[in-house]
Amino acid sequence: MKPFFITTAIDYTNAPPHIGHAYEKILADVLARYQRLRGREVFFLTGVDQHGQKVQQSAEREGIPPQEFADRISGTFLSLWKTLGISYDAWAATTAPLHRESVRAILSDLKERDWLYKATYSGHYSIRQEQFLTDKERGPDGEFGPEWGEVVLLDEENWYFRLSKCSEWLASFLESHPEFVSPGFRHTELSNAATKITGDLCISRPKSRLSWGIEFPFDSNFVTYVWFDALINYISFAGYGSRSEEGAAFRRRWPCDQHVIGKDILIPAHGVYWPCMLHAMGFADEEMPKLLVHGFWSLKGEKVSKSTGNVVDPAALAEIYGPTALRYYLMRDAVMGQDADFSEERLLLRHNTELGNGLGNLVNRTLSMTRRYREGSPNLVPLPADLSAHLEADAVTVKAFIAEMDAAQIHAGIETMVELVNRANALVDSAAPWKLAKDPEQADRLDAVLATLILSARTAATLLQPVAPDAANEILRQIGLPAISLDEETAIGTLPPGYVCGEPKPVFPRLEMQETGAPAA
RNA sequence: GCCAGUAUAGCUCAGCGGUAGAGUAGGGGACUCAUAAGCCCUUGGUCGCAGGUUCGAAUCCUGCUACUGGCACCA
Repeated sequence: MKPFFITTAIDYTNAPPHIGHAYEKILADVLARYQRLRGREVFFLTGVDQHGQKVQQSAEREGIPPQEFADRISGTFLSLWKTLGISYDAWAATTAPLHRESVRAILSDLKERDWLYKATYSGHYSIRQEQFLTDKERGPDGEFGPEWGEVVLLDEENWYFRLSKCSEWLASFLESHPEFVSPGFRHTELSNAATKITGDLCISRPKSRLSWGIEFPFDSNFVTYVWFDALINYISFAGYGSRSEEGAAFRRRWPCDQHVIGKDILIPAHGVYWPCMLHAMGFADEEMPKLLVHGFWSLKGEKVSKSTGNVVDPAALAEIYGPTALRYYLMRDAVMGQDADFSEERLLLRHNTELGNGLGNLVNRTLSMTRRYREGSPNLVPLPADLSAHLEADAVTVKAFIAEMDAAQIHAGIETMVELVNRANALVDSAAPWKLAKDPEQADRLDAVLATLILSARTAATLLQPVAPDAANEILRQIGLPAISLDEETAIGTLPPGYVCGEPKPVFPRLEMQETGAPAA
């Protein structure tokens, strides 16, 4: 089976990460870890977009080379991914020589096959902002405002990609491949919008205006502009065009199973430019990747923006509440594709009720009773009907979990885990081991109940593993059993001979509200 | 302007033609293995508004309102 290939958007190294960056990487990480749990080989690619005008300008302001500036910001991302446990297999930094050569080779190839041409654009140009202005920048009076400074009419040569040549192909591709974008409503949105995107795509900037980019191989006066540089990371870092082993690896990996992206870069970048670029490069329709589009996080109903200062710092949250609580909350509270509202109250609520009171307490009480009544080692006895029915229900839950996770419905997958935990906690109370322990005639029943609870707790920890790997592994360590296997028909299993459980220790200590330093709204 | 979507209990959401649901928060109870956790019971909604179709509508249709997103426009 081909490896599961998943990517995230690469983040722009002009400013440090915010909660949205963290959400997207955690989302991709959970899906990657889930696939590994299923026994599938995974190639998880994430990274940073280091080129561009803003990086160049920010570096100039500080009087340092752009690479140094980009590397410093990249470091804040790398450090956050480490804290959050993002298990990527490859790191795409767009200033890497490998990527540069890949972009240049693709440009040369496209030019040779007449997909690129040079043309002159004339328009209004702001000298202060160093950019062409469109009608969007005109004020209500039809004039360009004072924020643009001196505006002149300017002619400029640039390289263009024949996007218009793809419009018919794209329309029919979208029509015949409704699975290209999920959730479905985003695909509809793209299909409706794609027909309105006309004209060719300008893919260069003259070096006189922008030097911080990848130079054109056949025209050294120009560098590659944004999307033609950034989008190619998805294949360049996966081995595309390589003559070494990586080239073979690419042919196994491609097409990408999930480009995880935010709703802001679906149209036109990933929904129009990217498939058209791949089409031009010669990829067949069956070799097109799939897009998974997530929503945004708001804060108290307000759009998160630097100008209003309501930025949530994921590094601070991870520091205060820990990566487990943060990962769990972000995955639990956001419905795939929908926007969600961030609140620390809900973060604490989800952690303390579902993880602490639910799963954590189940593990704690189960191990505690096993040690108290059986010195950690229940006798292996056949399970009576009610208890085998309980484990059978767990197996059904696991199947439901698999269905939800395969559909990238992480919030729903987590919910099935919670249901399993609730059922186990109810069993503790109905079976009342503390009563069984007082009655020697109920010794077998007590053994069977403890074994059932241990197996249920182990299954719950397994289902939690993609979302909260550290916590799940700690639970499994305390239980003293490995995760169940999700690769074939689910087996809930039995206790192995000689089984002894470990010592319980709260895995999800109750969290209290802390001062995060975030501005009050 | 065009195209989508959302509006259901204080909060987060499910239901999508057949007597309003879950979790959480609030109230009560029995228990004691456990992270003052867990279990059982329970309060709480004229399902955005107005019409229509139907024996019957959160559920289908039309209009309206509010909010969200995309595209186009912004002369």
